Amino acid sequence: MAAKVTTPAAPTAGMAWVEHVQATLAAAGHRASAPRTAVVEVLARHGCVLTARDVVSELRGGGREVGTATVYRALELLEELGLIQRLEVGEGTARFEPVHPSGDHHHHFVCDTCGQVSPFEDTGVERAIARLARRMDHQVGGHDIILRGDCPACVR
Amino acid sequence: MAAKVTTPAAPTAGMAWVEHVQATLAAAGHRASAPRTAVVEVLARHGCVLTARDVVSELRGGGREVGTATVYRALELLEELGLIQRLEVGEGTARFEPVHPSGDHHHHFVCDTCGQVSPFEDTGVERAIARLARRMDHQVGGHDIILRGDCPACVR
DNA sequence: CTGAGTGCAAACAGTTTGCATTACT
DNA sequence: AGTAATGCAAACTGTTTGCACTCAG
Repeated sequence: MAAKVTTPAAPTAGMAWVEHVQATLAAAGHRASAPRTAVVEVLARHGCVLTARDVVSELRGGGREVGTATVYRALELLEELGLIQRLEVGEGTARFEPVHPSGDHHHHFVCDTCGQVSPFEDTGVERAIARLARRMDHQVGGHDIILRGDCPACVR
Repeated sequence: MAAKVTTPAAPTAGMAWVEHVQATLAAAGHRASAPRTAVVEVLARHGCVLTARDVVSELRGGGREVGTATVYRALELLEELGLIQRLEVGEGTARFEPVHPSGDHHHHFVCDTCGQVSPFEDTGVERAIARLARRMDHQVGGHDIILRGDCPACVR
């Protein structure tokens, strides 16, 4: 079986990623401020396709005081360092998720009806893309795949 | 060879699409107003990933008077009718391109450096996605693939 | 102690909406 | 004639920026 729906947010993987982020930030000469650290923790906890708004409201809900700008700046920095990935799913709002140093990654299914985003992975598609990339005249560094349709709950 | 960069905007294909659009609009009881028709013609002429702004400025450049709102409303309608496809390439601005009734479609390469978007098609990846779709519990209706990296001009 | 990082508020860009006017059918 | 569609301008949403203040190193 090559296709499976990934289990969301395995806690240990999240932790490893947090440490990886801390190390990378420090190595690049960035400070481990409280708000920035909090943003990283939220991303690690959820693991998949959070919006900036999601992060802000999660932090505010947890009693923390964070400015919107700070969250955006943290996300921008993390993306520049290749620690998170930005992705647009089609409704104009950017979403963010951790990038794991192992290279492990997944893609997303978006329900046309309810808008829910679910992650999946598939080695067949990955292989096809690798083959394609080898043959292109462009130098391919990464790829996003979005499947659209109806999720199990919305088909009936 | 399964991969090729699609030739942009073959004029005849564009014409067939315009007629298809006119017919579909009429069948759905929509009027062929001058501005709406002009929008359709611009989309047909360019064929790939136009922003709303592109459409507006192209029309204004051609001496036509069009309101921004009108262009957005036209695009919205065309998308609802499945005549065009909206796609986000990662910088927050929506892009639009014709959907051909034949089912023929392509995907996009985005240059991380210059931002240029180039279309490509690949049967290997299409097949891998079809196989995957058959095995998913979600009902897959469509897919977008975006490759990122550096275009030939930006590698050197 | 010093500058990287924060937070507020104001500025922005893209897109949407209300409403009086225009023009297809 | 009647109503769908337009165009302007104002509203909105997500994101970015300027600037004085704070705190991690």
